[in-house]
Amino acid sequence: MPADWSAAGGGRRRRLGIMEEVCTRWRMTMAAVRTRYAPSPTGYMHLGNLRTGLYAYLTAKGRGGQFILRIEDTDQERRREGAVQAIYDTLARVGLQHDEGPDVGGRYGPYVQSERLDIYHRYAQELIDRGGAYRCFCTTEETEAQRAEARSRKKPFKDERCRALSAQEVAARIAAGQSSVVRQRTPLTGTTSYEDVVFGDISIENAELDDSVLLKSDGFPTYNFANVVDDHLMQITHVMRGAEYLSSTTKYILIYQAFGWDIPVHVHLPVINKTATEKLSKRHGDASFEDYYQKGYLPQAILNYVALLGWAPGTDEEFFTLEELVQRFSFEGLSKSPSIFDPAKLRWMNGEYIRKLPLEEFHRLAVPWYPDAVRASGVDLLAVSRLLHNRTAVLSEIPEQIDFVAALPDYDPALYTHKKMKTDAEIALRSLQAARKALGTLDAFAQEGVHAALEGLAAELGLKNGQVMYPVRVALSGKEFTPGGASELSELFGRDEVLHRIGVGIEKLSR
RNA sequence: GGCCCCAUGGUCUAGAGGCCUAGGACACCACUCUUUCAAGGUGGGAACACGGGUUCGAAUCCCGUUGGGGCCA
Repeated sequence: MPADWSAAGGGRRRRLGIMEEVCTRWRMTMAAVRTRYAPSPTGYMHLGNLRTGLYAYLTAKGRGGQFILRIEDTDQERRREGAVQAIYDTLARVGLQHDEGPDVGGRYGPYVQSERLDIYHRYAQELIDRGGAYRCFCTTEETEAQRAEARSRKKPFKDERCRALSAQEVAARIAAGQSSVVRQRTPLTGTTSYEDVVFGDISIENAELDDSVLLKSDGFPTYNFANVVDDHLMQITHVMRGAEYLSSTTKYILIYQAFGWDIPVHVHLPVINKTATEKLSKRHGDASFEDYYQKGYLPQAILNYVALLGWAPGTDEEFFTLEELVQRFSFEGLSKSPSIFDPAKLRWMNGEYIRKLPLEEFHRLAVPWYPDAVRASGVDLLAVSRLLHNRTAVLSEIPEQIDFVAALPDYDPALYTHKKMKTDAEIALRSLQAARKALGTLDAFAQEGVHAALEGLAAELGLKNGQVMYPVRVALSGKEFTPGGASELSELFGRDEVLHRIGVGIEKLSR
């Protein structure tokens, strides 16, 4: 029994019939697994979408299969300039490399739906011929009227008039130039069901189904049609998408059946919400990969976090490389209930990733975030990075942490009074004056030396270490909190700057 | 409104009838380390939605209720 068999076929959450198990097994062993990621080029990549792509990738790669990228641009109004490029960029950044797609080609292209219109037209006609669809000539008003009527009877919408049109009449109307859409002809009786890997058996009464549009009058297919045709033609074995399609999928099943096509394995993924009542919205701009990337989150951290929303490895581990996810991912760990995206945990995880980076690597990522003035100031930037390394959870927070480095900001001398440090203006002044003297005669300005000198000073003055260190640090930074303390900042600045800044502090306290 | 689905701390989750006095992580709080802040260490509060069954035994299986989500409008 192959390792992936239990994962794909026999999850504890599903109860498969024996025939289905056999079918599934046949697919697993005889046909290569193929999954697709099919985003719409609407601008940003929503983290929920990214996760769907990730799971599709993991499903394919965990079984030695192919991962396909398909651009679903049938909704031309939602199309945004540059969105396709953004999709390529994001996939590249997180390492989800596709085997087939618009940019890399493949045997099942084109991989952009707007380039496949003739294919949809052909299959729409075939579906009509097979009785799975019909042409509808109703105007918007007529459709609305029928819809309202159906609604008043608490029935789903099935266009009874156009359903009844004879082939001759249809031909005549087309010849007369009348515009039409193609609608799915959903059965009036019976039940349609399918087995979802995550949710189990999904059944719906055919009488409850609407006759939805498959091909619009402008010649573009709807998602409802294009996804079925493409998934079949591209030989997708595992259809993975958001759980919002759970109930519509029954209609897709009917289309597969009408064509006589094999039904792929369906894996519906629980949605990711922003709060208990709000969905993750692209409009807020707070939930897209691009936004987090720009804010200084590491792609691998984002991917790792997102992998754990709706999937659990079954152990307490939570850090995984993409390669490890490929090894570990299984359908069994998928949950059914929707999850809420937690920015705080992502932030923590990003911090963990940053801390685990070698210093040099962190430095390379951090420097672009340094204010120009810091870069031009002549301070040892690597030393700055060393101070910042485990104090940075998100790269965009770097500038405010080192805003005192290039130039001492003006500050309120009240800072010198600090209860926990047991300092007040008087003690601070005494400490600064003594520090100026001691540091002025110090030979080397390395951190350890400065630290020892200040420590000795405290003992000499009969003060606690903090009563000397804290005022010096405030004098050097003008801030209450800084990355590193008095001795670290002293080494960073060097004697002249240190003595100058301490002088400013003394002056402030002497006023 | 009809249909489909879901339900463990604030959040992500572990849990496959006895291993559960319900485990881990984030967040929060306290203490600790300490030249501030972080990071680290230690500890703490915090959950099986409710009601019925089934069973010797239920977070786990079944039914209902409530709540939430989705689809179709």
